Amino acid sequence: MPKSNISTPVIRRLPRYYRFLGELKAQGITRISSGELSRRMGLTASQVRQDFNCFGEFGQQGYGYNVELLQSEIGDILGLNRLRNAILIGVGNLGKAVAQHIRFNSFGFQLIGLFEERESLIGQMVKNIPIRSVKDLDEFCRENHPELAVLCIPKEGAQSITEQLIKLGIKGFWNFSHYDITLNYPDVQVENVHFSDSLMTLSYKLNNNNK
Amino acid sequence: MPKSNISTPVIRRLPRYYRFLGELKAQGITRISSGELSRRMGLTASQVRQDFNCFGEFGQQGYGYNVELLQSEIGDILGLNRLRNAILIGVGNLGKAVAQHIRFNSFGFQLIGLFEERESLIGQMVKNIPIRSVKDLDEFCRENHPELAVLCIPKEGAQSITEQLIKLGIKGFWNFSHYDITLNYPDVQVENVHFSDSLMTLSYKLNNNNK
DNA sequence: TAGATTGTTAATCGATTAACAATC
DNA sequence: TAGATTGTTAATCGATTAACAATC
Repeated sequence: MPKSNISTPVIRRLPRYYRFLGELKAQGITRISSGELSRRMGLTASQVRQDFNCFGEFGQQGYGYNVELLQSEIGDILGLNRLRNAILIGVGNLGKAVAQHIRFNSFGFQLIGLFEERESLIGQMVKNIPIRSVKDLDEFCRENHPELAVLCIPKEGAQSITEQLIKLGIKGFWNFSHYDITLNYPDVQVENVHFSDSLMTLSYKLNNNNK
Repeated sequence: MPKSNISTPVIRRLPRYYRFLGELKAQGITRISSGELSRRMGLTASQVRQDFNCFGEFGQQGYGYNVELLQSEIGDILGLNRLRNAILIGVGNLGKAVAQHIRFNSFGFQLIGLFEERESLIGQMVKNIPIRSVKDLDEFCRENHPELAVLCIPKEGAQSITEQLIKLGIKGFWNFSHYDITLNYPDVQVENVHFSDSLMTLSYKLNNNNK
């Protein structure tokens, strides 16, 4: 039976399952056992079965799992079958690349607004979305009710805009800044993308890969 | 005494310590206790002390830790005081933003080459680095000995170029593609940046934040 | 010296792995 | 039915937290 409180490690593996199952589907594979899936993903069969059983009984004894069905179930669990409105703040190099490069629609979101402080950028179009002034943030949010904010601004400005966005009803942050949202607003959902942390970790690994 | 085998959770916290200590330093704070640092970072004092003691005895009983010294020690552990040559493959939206946006020099690397398959991009300059053809990869690597490759290419091309790069002496990958390097080359150091996984995780959290 | 805080050992907690009965 | 593979419980492993003697 489905558990109510799923641990973080399990949640973080779900997108990977989703991707791998998508590939299997694309390869025309219709069924797979926990053993075979674990082998392909570098996990253990136990872990795979434990993970899935957090959410329900998706397999069949003696058969395994139906690839398409299982992927669709995981997609549902991840909430990919609905679209939540999202806005992006800070359309610099990074913000622009995120807006252009990420297929929000495939991952549960609809990017509906881009906001910038720098006057020179306002009015430009990115992915058919006009860049608006942050001054229009209040009005835009009251009209369109975005639930997600993508923060692509420097740490300095992040504190005040985060507060503003939370007041405007934002429930989740995809945070590319170094401002620590969770520390100050524990009730909001946050996913951090810290490039520099990732790069430093890699530096560490290269220094110690002999061990 | 320093341990030889440090666990992944500890390693992943190091960059965060490094950042927080940098901020404290910037604020003119010269000493800090594990208790105070843990409070600011949302950890426990025990964890902070355990983490640091993996690498040495950096504190002093009754006093705490010297902020500047501790940050510098962690920087050394992360290997930020040396520069390893790095190249970036795939100068599309994302690759260009990474090249322009990331301060490689602050995190242990020197970006020395950009490579592209698409003829139209070759010759362009990004951050004073010319975009080269992937055909010149072999020659460039034999001359410049990069240790890190930043992969900003689609999954399809990643397999073959990864193999090529490993043969050319690349020891680490900063992997923005969905190709699973570790599964196929377990001896190489890899840090994955999977935007879509991160976004899907956030979608999950927004669906279940009531729990 | 007395107070504070570390370094480190022991206890707890949680996640992963192993085992196996249930069942398709 | 026999073989395969799940769902699930129990055992193990590892990471976090608590406790406290050492010491500045």
